[in-house]
Amino acid sequence: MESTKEKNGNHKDNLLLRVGLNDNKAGMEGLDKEKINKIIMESTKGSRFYGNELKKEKQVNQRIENMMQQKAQITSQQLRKAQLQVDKFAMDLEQSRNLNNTIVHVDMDAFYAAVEMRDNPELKDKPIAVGSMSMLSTSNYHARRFGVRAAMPGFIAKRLCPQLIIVPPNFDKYRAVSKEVKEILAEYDPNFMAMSLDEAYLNITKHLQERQDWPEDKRRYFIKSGNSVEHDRCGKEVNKLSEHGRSISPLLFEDSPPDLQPPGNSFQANFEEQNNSQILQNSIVFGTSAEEVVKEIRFRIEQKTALTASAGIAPNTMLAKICSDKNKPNGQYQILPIRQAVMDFIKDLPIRKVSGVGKVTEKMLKALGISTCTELYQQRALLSLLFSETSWHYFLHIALGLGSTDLARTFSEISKAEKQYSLCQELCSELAQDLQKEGLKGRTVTLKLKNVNFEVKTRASTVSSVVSTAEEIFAIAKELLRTEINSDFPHPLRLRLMGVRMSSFHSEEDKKHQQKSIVGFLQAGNQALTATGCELEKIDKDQFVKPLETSQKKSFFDKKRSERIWSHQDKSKHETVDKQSLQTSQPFHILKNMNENLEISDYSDNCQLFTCPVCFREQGRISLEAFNKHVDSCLDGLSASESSKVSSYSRASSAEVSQKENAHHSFSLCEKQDYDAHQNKAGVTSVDYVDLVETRGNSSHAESVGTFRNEHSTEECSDLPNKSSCLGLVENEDEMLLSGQGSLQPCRYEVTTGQVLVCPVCHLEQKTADLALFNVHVDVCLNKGIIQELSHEASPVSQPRGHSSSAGNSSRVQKTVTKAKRPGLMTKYSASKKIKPNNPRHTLDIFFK
DNA sequence: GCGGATCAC
DNA sequence: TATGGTGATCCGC
Repeated sequence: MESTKEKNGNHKDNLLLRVGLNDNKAGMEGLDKEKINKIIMESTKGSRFYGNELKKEKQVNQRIENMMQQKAQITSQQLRKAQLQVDKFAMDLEQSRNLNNTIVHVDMDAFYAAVEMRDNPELKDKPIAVGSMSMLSTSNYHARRFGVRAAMPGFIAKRLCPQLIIVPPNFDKYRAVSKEVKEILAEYDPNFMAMSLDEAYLNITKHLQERQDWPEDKRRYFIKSGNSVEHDRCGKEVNKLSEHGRSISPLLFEDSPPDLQPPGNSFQANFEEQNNSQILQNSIVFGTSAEEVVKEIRFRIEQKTALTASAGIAPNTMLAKICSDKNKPNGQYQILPIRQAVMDFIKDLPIRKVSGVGKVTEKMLKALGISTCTELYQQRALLSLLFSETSWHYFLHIALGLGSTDLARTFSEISKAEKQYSLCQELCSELAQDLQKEGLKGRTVTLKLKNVNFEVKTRASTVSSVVSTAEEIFAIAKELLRTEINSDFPHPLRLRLMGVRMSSFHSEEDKKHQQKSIVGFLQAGNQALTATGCELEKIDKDQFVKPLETSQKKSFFDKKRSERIWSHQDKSKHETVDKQSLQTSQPFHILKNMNENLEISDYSDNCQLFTCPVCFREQGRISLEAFNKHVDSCLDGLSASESSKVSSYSRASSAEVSQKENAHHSFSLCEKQDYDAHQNKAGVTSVDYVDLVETRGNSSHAESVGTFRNEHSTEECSDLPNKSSCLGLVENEDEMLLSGQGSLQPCRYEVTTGQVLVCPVCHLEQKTADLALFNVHVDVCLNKGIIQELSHEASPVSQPRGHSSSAGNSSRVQKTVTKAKRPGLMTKYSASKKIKPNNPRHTLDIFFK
């Protein structure tokens, strides 16, 4: 079902508009905005609810004010420095871009209301909503014309639309329908991720591959097939199906831009063609493209349930979700898996459309002049100074059109208690092994369960003294599991996921070392932070830690880290570590954090031999503080004097940044040409990403460089042998290491024939000559390792919502184990504490229970 | 480690 | 008359 956010019309966060508006003009039926507003205000004003809304609004305003004060204190130097760091990160993100997956987001239209209308013909053509006088959970499109939306109290809805019929929810029925839909979805992706009863993500990449070889008959669906009649829906469905000459979904043919229609193989063409045939009159053959697959899915859903769905097709979940909303209801939209197509789509996209950006975030960004994704990208340096690391990383992902490409995997249902216990035990021993390898002990054991209905429960237990062995952990986890099993008795727990997590680490010395070792590992594992991780690793190994690193017992983390390092060193005969430190996004910050965390007691430990990663000069035996100061001053001097002695440093500074931008820019143009060709729009030049690049950093010569690029890079790209700019600079790039080469400049680099690529993680030979693909494989491989090892879930959990890091499941462990995160600046924006009204919670139990 | 804020459904 | 319940994350205290 569409979220409240979407139902609230134009996403205004204004209190007046909170309950939602729609876009319809004043007219025959329904109400215009002013009228709706007025009625809502009259209904809400003076209420306790209203008072609380006002209070909350004030708090947010205060936060914004604090933020603006913070902004006013930022110096141009700080901004420049931030720009460098952020752009480094953006480069890494760009490299990790993965367009190889086809992700589909399927969203049932006005689900609950649609089910009710389907099953009660009297409700057809009437404004209805599902819920109670206190709260509505959804409304049909008819009702929405009156401003009646989800999350609106029924009594207000009634004032907006007196003829509104409010139907009490019937979750059992919705669940049953949902199951029918999921059965279809599972055929296209057995590991699809259901977000709720009416919403799911699918990764149809594999299906698409297989489908290419399918004969037509395998893609043929009969319009009046028996299976839909079996459901016997009050005859209504039969009626509807019999009208099907025109198509069961009128919008099915009109939902995508014309240029996306596969030529000669479209649904329409197929349909017409077969219409002529007597035998096949009532069947439709769907094509082999992603778009056709999704049409097929939607067609089948409608045949089976007599309900319509909307869908989005894109290279990642973030985009797919937005796409599914684009042609709602009963429509679909695709973003082609081409970088430029993504950037075109992102360009003017209001940030509020992105899942995870809510009312408050929108308002705060708006105060900074940011409403669209382009603006979000333009202000990235500022954002990195005003928001927490998690937040600005998240913002940058959005601005670049990046999102998750892998959906959670699931295992087949486990219902037997014995199996559940043994799985739990298994997970506990795996967890214990890694804890012991890492020298960690913890006090809190968390059991995570997801049932077949995708409901997730976490149950934690904290004991008084630390534990680490499999037996100890299992003893705790077992009790948690037992409680859950008993609570549902005599019904079995029908699980599709189980996870065991350890936190509250409390070991002494080892812990301190291991904390950063995990940080280092995680960051190394995260492709976006590769360089940082290696930098950290180097410092970690050479300057801080001895014991576990040198012990023969190498943990998973150590192995992966050293493999990573090894592969880098292997590829680059240069001073790997120093080069990497050069490109780190925030080495100094991490050093500081480590310093804080380590609480180094021994002076001799405190004063070590440091080499500055910026100027490469050995700093002798100095304290960490002194070292950090040196590094900072080195970095601060960045745009200032350029001594020839620090040539390596200047490579990383403004000159290199310009070049990096150059790389970006040229790259985008290269790809855009492909894209234009693809789109048969040769000659049409869109400049969205060019805009983005040019506006990077208000600082200095970036602009002129940008202009230059704008004029010349197209030629550079179309003329491949001309390496003067693109290629030359990439050679200067520090990313010439393993993970760098191909992905940044795919239009230019090719692997020498005969070169064998062996994944340093899984050690399997990769049958691809494409470096970019290979890099993607390595990163995926590595991240899988992290996820499995750190969380020990029998199935990875779904992608976390909110601004969670790309580390996925591991983020909590990372968070718990380390404190290396940049201190959130949000602190400063928090307004005075709200005293919550004494609101007795009367549970209405309308919603999922 | 907990509770508040934010977000999603 | 009347403005949800739940789970998840991040963050500050």
